[in-house]
Amino acid sequence: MDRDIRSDVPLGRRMPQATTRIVVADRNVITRVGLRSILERNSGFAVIAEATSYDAVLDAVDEHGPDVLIIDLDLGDDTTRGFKLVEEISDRYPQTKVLVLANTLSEMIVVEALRRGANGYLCKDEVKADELGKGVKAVQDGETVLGKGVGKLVAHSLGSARQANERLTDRELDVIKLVAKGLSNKQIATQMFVSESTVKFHLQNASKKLGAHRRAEIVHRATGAGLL
Amino acid sequence: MDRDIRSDVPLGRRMPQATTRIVVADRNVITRVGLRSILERNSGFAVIAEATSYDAVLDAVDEHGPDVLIIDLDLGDDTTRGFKLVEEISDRYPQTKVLVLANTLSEMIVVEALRRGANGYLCKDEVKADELGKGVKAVQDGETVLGKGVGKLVAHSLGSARQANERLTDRELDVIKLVAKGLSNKQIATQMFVSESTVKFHLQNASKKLGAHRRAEIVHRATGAGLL
DNA sequence: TAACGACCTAGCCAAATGGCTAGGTAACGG
DNA sequence: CCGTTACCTAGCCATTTGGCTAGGTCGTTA
Repeated sequence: MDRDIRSDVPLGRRMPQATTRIVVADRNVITRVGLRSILERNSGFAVIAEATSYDAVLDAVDEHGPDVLIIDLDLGDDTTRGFKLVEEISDRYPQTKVLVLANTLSEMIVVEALRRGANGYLCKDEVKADELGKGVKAVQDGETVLGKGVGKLVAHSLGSARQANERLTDRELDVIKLVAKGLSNKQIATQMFVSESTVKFHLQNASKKLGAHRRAEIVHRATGAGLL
Repeated sequence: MDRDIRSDVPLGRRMPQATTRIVVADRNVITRVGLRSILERNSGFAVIAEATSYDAVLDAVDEHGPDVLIIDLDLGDDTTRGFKLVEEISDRYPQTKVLVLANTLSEMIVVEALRRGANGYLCKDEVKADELGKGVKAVQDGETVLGKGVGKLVAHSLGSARQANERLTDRELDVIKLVAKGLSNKQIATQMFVSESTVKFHLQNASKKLGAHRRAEIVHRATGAGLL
């Protein structure tokens, strides 16, 4: 943990008057412009690049080595891609802090993002203008920033004793997607080239992980968790 | 229809060099700032007020009588409230054009908004910066503006022969919400103080309206339609 | 008044589901 | 080599479901 070094070094000296260099990643123009406006309102922040795709994020971080990456995990169809990206960046570019800025608030997503190395998680609908700057500064200083509602979720996740069991496997997710389309176990089995027993098996496991008891609830929870 | 008058009057004369006066309604600061930035980039647009709640929208429109209201229908917990608001405004303030700016794209929501009097429907993740200004101008001129993906949805809605049957009743929605929570028909019946038969009845009707055959699919579709 | 829509109830039956136990394989890392 | 994880299969049984037909009350609207 290199944030421990900080206590040895006076804060003001490390970056005298430096502006925080930021890359913004969001598929939404309005959000990108808004972020830029809000952040550059107080000097001290400079948005040096914008990205609208997973690849572009990687390129931008690689090229500019920003202090902070503000990213909406949902840059494409593949939700899991966002997580991988966070992991990759916090792995390969530890000097770049990752601040996730999400549309929705889902326990599973928050926890997963933090687990993969995100340094902060804010919710678009929740943040006030001044909190943005503070958040960016904070993650840059090595703190972990959680938005108001986000904190509760994380606490809840720690409280309930499910640590390892909550992640769905690929297969389970496949089955759930077909369930959501209204297929019966038999139909799903046919489509996946497995037996009906296997389908039931995956659904049972998914049920336990999601804390659901009926397929309708499974679909609902998976949707809420952004898995679908 | 007073847009017919337009053909009698040269466009340039009616509003010589006038700036378009806009009210922006969105609970999200970033979006509000972003919109303002993008729109006021070209002079000709002035954001004269912002609102973050349904009541505030009404106040702002009443006070300023803007040319265009740009609104995200999702300003609170109550989804239907947004629709009522659109209806009220297009009823009482016909000179104010309503341009809906939504996060998600759902056939039912688009159709409902337009039915209630919205003059345009754009999707945040879809619009490009220049399209915003054009869209605002267009609705102000009495045109109906639909974003790229939005048009297809509306076409689809017109094509499929379900006009009247697609709207869920309050009761049906109540049942669906409980189904999504994983309750059985019996449990739902108890909670709603009706018989199990009634619950099944509502679900059968909802199934037909949504084109679903299993409760898991009902939940999925209702979610996708933003009803949940 | 009659028609309509939303709401409520009942019963039937085949099919689907949920919840369980009890097996199996293959791949990976300690 | 052993433990773990993901994956696959089988069978049992009570309960739930989907889909149907056939009634009923209200309140609004034509």
